[in-house]
Amino acid sequence: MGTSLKLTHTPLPASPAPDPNHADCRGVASVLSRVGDKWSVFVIMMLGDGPKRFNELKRMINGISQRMLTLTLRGLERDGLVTRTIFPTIPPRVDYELTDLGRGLQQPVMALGQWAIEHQEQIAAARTRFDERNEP
Amino acid sequence: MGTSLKLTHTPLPASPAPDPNHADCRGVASVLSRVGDKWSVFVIMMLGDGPKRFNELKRMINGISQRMLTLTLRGLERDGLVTRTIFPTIPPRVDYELTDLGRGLQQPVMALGQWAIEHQEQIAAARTRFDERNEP
DNA sequence: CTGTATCCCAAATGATACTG
DNA sequence: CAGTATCATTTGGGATACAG
Repeated sequence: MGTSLKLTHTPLPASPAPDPNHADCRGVASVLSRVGDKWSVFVIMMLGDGPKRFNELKRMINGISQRMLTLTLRGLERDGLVTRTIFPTIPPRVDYELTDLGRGLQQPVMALGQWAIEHQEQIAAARTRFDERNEP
Repeated sequence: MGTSLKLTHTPLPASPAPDPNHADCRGVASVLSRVGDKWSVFVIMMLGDGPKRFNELKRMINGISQRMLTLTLRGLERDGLVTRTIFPTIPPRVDYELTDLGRGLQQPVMALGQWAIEHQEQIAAARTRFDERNEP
């Protein structure tokens, strides 16, 4: 045989690293995607200190459209994180409130928010550096 | 638009006009939106136990496309959460590794993941109930 | 192996108008 | 007040194909 052309057959990392959470991925993903939805998180935050009405939330969350607030609330309600209570008055009144489940989620979400607040400058700086390095 | 791989400028729609009481909303939102990106979270998880190569990650994260993995890694790198190390071998080898900042983010993210795992059944049940109630 | 460049479709969101 | 309906636009993301 002639000279082998195989120069550096990169040493493949031996073990494919076990994937412990494989089965849970989907369920986790669905929850994370809800958290990732920026509006959902804000709503959960806003509901932290008691029930709120529709327009109350709309005013508190600056920039959200009526449509998005409705959709967000429906999603949270569907997931059992928020309850919707209708008062058949005129004009109508609807209160949204965190369920126990919702209040439970609030904890890890706020931890994340806390981290975000504490490190946003560091991240912003990293972005600037990266952009400068990559876009002369 | 078929977004090229060009690193776009902060694609974060970030909520406009901050609420006086929540001046940090923008920064928080930008971090949360990264966490919300399902791929980013998985990558951060996968990098938890040491550096990984590109295709290694691709294999571990089932369902991600090459394009999305590249974009996700670029985003994480830009935010200073992940480092990218090129080994000029043939064939080329690139390692991705969490930075200290990235490891810090991993904690709250995993807390969230833990919550998600613990409550996914409850949420799934709530969804079923909601759907049954609203779609005869 | 590790990417980049394109094309293209589906989903997310905003704007606006209308309703009980 | 608290939505629903509709339209227009943007964005996300998969599927190639190609390159260093």
